[in-house]
Amino acid sequence: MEQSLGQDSVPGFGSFDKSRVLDVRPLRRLVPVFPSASSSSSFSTPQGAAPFVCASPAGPFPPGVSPFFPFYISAESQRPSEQNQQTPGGVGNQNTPFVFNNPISNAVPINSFRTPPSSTARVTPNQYTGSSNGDTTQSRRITRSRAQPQSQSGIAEEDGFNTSVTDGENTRKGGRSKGKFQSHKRTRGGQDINVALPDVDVDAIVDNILTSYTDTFRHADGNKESVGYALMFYDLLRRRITQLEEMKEKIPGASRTGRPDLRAGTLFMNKGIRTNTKRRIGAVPGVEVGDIFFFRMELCLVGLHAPTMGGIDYMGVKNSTEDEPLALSIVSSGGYEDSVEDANVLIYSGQGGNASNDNRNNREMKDQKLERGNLALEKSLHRSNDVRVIRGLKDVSNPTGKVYVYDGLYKIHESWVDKGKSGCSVFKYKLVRLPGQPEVFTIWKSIEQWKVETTTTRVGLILPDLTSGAENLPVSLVNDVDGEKGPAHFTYISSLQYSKPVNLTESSAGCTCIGGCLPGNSNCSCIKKNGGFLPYTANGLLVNQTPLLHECGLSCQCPSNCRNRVSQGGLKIRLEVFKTKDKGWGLRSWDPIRAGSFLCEYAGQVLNISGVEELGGDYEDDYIFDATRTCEPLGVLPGDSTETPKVPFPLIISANTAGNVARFMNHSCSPNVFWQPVLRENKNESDLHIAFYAVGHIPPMTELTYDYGLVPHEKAYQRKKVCLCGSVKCRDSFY
DNA sequence: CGCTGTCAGCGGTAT
DNA sequence: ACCGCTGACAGCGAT
Repeated sequence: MEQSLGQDSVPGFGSFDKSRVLDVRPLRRLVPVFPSASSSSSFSTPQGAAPFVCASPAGPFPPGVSPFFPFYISAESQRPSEQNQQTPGGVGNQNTPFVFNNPISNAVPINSFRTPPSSTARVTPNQYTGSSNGDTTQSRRITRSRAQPQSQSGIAEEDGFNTSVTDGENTRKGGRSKGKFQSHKRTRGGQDINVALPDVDVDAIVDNILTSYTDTFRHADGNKESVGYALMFYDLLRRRITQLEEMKEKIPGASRTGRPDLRAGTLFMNKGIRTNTKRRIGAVPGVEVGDIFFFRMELCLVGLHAPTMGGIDYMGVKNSTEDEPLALSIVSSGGYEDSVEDANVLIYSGQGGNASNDNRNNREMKDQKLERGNLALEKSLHRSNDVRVIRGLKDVSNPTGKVYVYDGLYKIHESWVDKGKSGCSVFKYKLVRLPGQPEVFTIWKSIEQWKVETTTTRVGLILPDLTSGAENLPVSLVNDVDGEKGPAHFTYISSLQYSKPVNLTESSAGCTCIGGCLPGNSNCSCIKKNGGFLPYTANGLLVNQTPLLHECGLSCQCPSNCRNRVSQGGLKIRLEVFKTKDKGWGLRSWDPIRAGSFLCEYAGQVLNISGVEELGGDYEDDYIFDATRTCEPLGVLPGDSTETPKVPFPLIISANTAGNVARFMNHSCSPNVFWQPVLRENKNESDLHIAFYAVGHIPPMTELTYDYGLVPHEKAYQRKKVCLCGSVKCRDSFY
């Protein structure tokens, strides 16, 4: 496997096919184009925070611009390193599941299941108890579901959910929510009439997910796949509901207290789009230590922590004599006076003691009692069972939100009663992290340090900012694997460069939203082009993948901070280029990333099509982005548009001599990032860009990868690369 | 900007 | 019926 890798000019790097550069002819060598001082203005960042820096590798350099770090490839560092398979989604996650000799192995909940509303009844675990523990079925199931095309509506038979798909028009109301899941009360306050469109739309989406992925969720035990899908679709739906909610906000008198997170969560819970419904002590299949979440509801959906608010999850477990409550998991989120400074020890406060049952803001306190969660923790101390710990931290990117980090298994070592600030007694529990688990909190704290220390003593740091200030944020360059000092030299540019304008087939006038484009503004031409929706949520998340995203651009009158210009705002996430174990250089993030976040665009030089057509078989460029390749759509709701990207013209980009962080993103067959063509409104020119977004939530220090795609018809000179992504879905090779 | 108050919400357990 | 380490936002005071 690996020897073939060594032949590449830049070994280990996921090189692009040099062939697929369209069905074309020669083109011996592209004349390198270096940004000139005059051209730089068009690339300046909107905020003007960081000046655009450009320089030819050899200079001369504009005043104030220091020479770019001289990258070079050292010959001896090229040897591919050992077969260290990187598991997606984990910093040094060994794939070895965390197994302990747990005396309480087969815990079964007292009330394992409440019967879901009629239609979901068949998802009850009882029906699957025969299938033993789902773990062994993993590989089989995965191959299956992959082959299963989306929105195949034929499977509905046993579900009773007819794939009534998006009936384009919203026949709101009526009793039609009948039989389905009228169980939850969706009568939010005085909401009425205007809610029609969203409601129906949402129901159809959920039905579609279920019918398309029904097999994925039909097991009491989860796995990586079912957890991944549940989370991905959950947030997709949540973003969609957010988008729909926003539109009706314009309507006077409408309540603004819609909670898309709860709404999406209830739908999923009721429909059975969830995993690990059997509650258990210890590790949860498919959830890895270090995984992150942004809503409490997500913890419920994957079976990590059931209460939607409560900090302690527990369940009755048969003892020799009786049922006793045992603690399953806790969320430490700052609500009480916990002590969290140590990465391996957590002092957790018991629950209760907040007087005044109705109004929680009543400041008076009471003594806590040894009941509910407190009692369970006490019992768990004596039974010495594993307790899952989820740490709730402040989310840097979203000050109002929190990020929940699964920190693995702990044991309770001691308990005592303390006096809280109010003078009332509070139960305290000392939890100690089990050894042998991947580091999580330690890494988060290190990253915090790296951000504040300018002169960090971090091992393997080569450059604090390889962009030399070209981006809003520095991008560090790190190698803690071998002696290589950096990737081959290239010029850092922060955006795409067209050598000559591409004419537009239809002219674009741009929008006239002086104050910025707002959802529900049916007059905005840009919103119209996006099917009537603003494609981003208020905090800048892409709602869903679309064949072609229309952003505002030069010909629009909206300001640079318009919500419909997300991909133009430069980096928002702290990234770092690092040396991977066996795939050359790669890209990863310091910040936790929310699903739908914009990461970066693919910067480089747009190749002239007519020139590319001259291309022969031996054109050497490992940094080609070819927008004409096909990819399985990702981050798309079944029933939504599942079309593959629709680019107005065959865009091919080379980041060989000049590019940005995107050129370091490796290929994976189970990517956590997808790309999306973005067309910016620009008078008579076609201002097409390629932007990257997160498929799901991505923990810090996880390698960012996207699917390089497939070539429709392989040519003789096209060379496949051996794929080392390590995914269970791996196609073994890529272009 | 950061803190605090507000309040509708939900799955779950207890009764 | 009751409980609770939500989450988004409005309103406030400090910087």
